[in-house]
Amino acid sequence: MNIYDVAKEANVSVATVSRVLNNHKNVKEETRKKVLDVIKGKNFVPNSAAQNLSLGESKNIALIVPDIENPFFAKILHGLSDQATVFGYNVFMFGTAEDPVREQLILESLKSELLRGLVMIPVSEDSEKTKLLLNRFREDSAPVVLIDRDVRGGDFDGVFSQDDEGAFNAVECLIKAGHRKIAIIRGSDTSRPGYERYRGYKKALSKYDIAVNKEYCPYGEFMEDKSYIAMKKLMSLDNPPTAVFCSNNMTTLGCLRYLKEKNLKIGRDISIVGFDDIKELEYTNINLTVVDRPVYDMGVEAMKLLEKAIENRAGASEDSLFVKRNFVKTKLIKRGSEFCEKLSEDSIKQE
Amino acid sequence: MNIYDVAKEANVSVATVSRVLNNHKNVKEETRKKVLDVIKGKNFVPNSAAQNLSLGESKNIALIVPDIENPFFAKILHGLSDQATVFGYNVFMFGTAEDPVREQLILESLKSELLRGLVMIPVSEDSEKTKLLLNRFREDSAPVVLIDRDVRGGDFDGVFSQDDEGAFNAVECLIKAGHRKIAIIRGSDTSRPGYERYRGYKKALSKYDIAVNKEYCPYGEFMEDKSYIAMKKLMSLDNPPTAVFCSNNMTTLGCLRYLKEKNLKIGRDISIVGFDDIKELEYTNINLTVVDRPVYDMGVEAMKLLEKAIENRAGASEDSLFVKRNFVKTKLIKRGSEFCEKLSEDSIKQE
DNA sequence: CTGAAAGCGCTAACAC
DNA sequence: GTGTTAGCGCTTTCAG
Repeated sequence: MNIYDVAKEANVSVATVSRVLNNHKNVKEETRKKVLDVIKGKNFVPNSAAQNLSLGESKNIALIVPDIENPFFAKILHGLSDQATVFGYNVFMFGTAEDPVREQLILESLKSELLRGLVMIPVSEDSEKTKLLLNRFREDSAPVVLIDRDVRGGDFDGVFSQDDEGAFNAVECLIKAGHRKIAIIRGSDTSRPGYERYRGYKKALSKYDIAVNKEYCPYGEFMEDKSYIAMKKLMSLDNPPTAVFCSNNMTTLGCLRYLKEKNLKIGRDISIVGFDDIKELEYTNINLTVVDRPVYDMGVEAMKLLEKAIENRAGASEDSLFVKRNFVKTKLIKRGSEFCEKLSEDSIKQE
Repeated sequence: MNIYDVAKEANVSVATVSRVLNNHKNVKEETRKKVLDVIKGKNFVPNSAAQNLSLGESKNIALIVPDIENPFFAKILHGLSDQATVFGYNVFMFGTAEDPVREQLILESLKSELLRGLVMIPVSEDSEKTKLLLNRFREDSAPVVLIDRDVRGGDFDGVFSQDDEGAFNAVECLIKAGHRKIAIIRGSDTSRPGYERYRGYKKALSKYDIAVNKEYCPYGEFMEDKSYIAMKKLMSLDNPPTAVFCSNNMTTLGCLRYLKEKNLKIGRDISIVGFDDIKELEYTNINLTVVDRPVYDMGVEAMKLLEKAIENRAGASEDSLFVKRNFVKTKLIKRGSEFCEKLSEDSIKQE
């Protein structure tokens, strides 16, 4: 069943069928009806491969994330997917497992897929190869939109967060709760959220004249295992911190794992503030103060940016003169984990 | 840059280029080299839309899940996606938001996408329309593989769980811990996991001569909100249960929400056993006993089944004579939430 | 082993 | 308003 069969059945030419299919004007209402009847009747659906080939473009986009199972990215996918449906796009899903090589393999294989656009959370900010591949997409008029992480010198559109401000607020909150010995478990310096949140951390300390202690700034790489190890190191210091700022949700989990293992309690032995909420903790004894942000909406916004870029692709409209980088605001949700009994003991000792 | 450009550059015909591209024999090693050089040099990648059109088939499959953000489905996606990469397929991702209408809309739009196959967790078991649409895929030689939930009278290949056995073990574990007043928060009867887990629940009660109390069997529909309400009702009964079996991860969360709200403690006031593990709880005070299963592997297995079905599609090999339904084994992970102090008080009172 | 050419199903000039 | 027809880029007989 193809367009010719429909044409024959309706006693018109393929061109007319095509016009009806694509909602062109210049079709008599009567013949349009006739054609539509046949289409409905025969349950005809146009072959998209043929459409893609003929038009030189598809209605497909791809989303590439570093970790499919991380709830943060699941939320991104959710928002993006919902908005993609609105615009009529289908979404290819890929996971890179935080591996730059895998990322590049995917990008290379995708070259062939006639993608209309690409949304991606890159593994690292510093991969020249990734940048090159992404630029190739752009040149092939498949716009690229980044989420959360950046590509250095890439000038890509993107949806990011006010990472430094979020981190600043988190750390300031700890300081106001009386802490001075505050650690951060950092994400990699080759990612925007990694260094920006560290920047926010330092800014907060600086504001309150607290010196940055390098021992208090280990890397957790946004991974649970590495954050667990980082936490272990922190607590083994001669002078361990009284509070820890966890740079993302996985970091927080690694941190909690250590606490559970050592039977340390938030509020009694230590304070924790996290970046990105962990829904499941809500119903437990862990009342975590976190930096929250509208993650679902970040996915939606990314799709909207992409759609705009696709529209502007051909014509050099004024709109297309700008690199569009949107920064979502964060919000500190205070649930109490910034306080700690031990602190007051400490200060009593010091007096 | 297309196959003609490559042909010209290499001084051969397009047919030869195509042969090289598709690893056909019958190409002199020398000319193959020549062509490959040009391909590498020019960074040529074949246009997949043209391939799809010419071959009448693509390397795309689709995964349709009811809830993108549910970690269970994220794990499925993860496994499926990894295995799809191995086989060279790209995965379209769709979420139905547990809405049969949306499910059907997606299925209808997908008709056009030249999918090689389809993996899906259907919203409901009883939708005739969904069954019809899925059968249409099969007829168009795009095999269908189901995961977790079923389609009544569909005879589709699928990867399911030993739901009743899992539930049986969970409930038996509660009974052995001394409980007699055991509730279940059920999933919908129009889904296999819903009724099978209920069956397992009843089987366990029956084995120990405990009558099924209908008041103890409310529906939570596998949703957090509805499970919260169900839990509230349960605990408002004149004679509330001492233990609750939660039919899935979302059910458990709804249940925990109620407990937290009322300041009820597992182990002191009530016992809970869940179906499907919730990773984030591991580091909290909630040491939940759960029925666990290898979810990632279910995704992998689904992809393998699909690949087999795609291979068998054309030829009526012996293999294609069978409907393949694989049932993953469950495993009870005991962490202590099946016990409850109150129980002993209760029995003391009764003495 | 290689090339010429038909065709996959659709779109979009270009005629009428 | 409608029809004719030339591609889109690739695969695959069929000849040689």
